[in-house]
Amino acid sequence: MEFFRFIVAQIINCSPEEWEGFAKQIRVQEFKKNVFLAEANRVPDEVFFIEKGLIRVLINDSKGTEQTFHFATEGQFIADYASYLRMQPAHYSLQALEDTRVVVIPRAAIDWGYAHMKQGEKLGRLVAEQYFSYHDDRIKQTFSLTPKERYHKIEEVFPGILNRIPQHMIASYLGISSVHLSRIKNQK
Amino acid sequence: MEFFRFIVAQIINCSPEEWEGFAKQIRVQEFKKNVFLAEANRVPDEVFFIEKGLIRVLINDSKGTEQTFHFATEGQFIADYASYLRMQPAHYSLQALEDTRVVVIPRAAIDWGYAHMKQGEKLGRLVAEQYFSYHDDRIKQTFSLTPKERYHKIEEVFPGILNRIPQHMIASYLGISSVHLSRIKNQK
DNA sequence: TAGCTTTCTAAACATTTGTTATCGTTTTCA
DNA sequence: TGAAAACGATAACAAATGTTTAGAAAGCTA
Repeated sequence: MEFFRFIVAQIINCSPEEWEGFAKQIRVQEFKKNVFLAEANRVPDEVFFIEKGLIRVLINDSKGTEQTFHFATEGQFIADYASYLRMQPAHYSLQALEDTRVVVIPRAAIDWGYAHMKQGEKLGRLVAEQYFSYHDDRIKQTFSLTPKERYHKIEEVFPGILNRIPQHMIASYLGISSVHLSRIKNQK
Repeated sequence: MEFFRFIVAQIINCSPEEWEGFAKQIRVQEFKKNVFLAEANRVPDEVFFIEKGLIRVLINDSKGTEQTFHFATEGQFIADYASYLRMQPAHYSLQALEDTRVVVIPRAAIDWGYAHMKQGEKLGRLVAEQYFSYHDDRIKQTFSLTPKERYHKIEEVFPGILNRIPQHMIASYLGISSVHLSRIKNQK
């Protein structure tokens, strides 16, 4: 939990009393490799903070194929946040790709933070802004770069990812087939 | 300005005194059709709220071609928000596609709101969350739908848009060529 | 109104990307 | 440890999408 405390302290001022009240409502949980932290079609009621490990966010397309939507690693928050906000059934599932330790932050804790922590709203704002900016970059890249160019930039966004996960997940993250990714890699 | 006041009041509680202090720092501005409200490569220092009209957000890809990234209409906030947040040169330009009236909200006003309005941070959070959710839907659709399916859903996101703007802008918003969009339309 | 520009469609052809199948290698796990 | 599964590369072919060009209709402007 110290890592999480450290990150929060980097974003906002949070008194020991505030932290104590908040920390009572959250918990640490471990997930083995390949286990799902959250599944599509359920209303998400918590946000995760990754202390260790690697999570992928996946969605089933209209043909029923699993598409990798996103990766998240140490120090990041992760959830089907849009569905969380709207209190609607999730479209995404979250899966641990390695043994992973997360802080589980239930909705009640988040709402408590907004109501009782001086900079709670600010924390929420900054996290949303950061997450938004990531998404914005993502869309921007799909507009302005070819799959090949995107592949060569992926390490900038997720350092070390190429050695941590299988290629077909990279391919679907890039929006292409794994065969095509294989081709791209061998084009020099 | 009343429309803007009305929308803000729908999102947060804002006392007359707070509004007065805030309103002093913002202004209304009109832009003729085809005029640019903001240009790429400049650090954005304001956010716009659209009271009337239609704005497109565009980006130049690596070949120098204009790509339509986004549309925004009455009642929405618009900016190259990621660049605004990072105080970095914008990647997007904003262009009025019709005669448009906006409320110009400078960075100073926004920061003033965070510092002096009780629910200022909350407003910022909710706007960021909303904008994030829109982006999330957008990426989700590009993953799970074909261009044809996306075309048929565009009116859900931007009601009436198909009759307001030329087809090549729709095409680049969908990520396809205008010729291909023409094909799709005539497939029944 | 006349002329110029933009817009949309269409056809032909080129390029990109997907699909399927195969094969050798690596990883997993019972 | 050994069998099964997953993985990555490759080839052949198919489908989707882009590019170029042309022409007719619509819109804009002097």
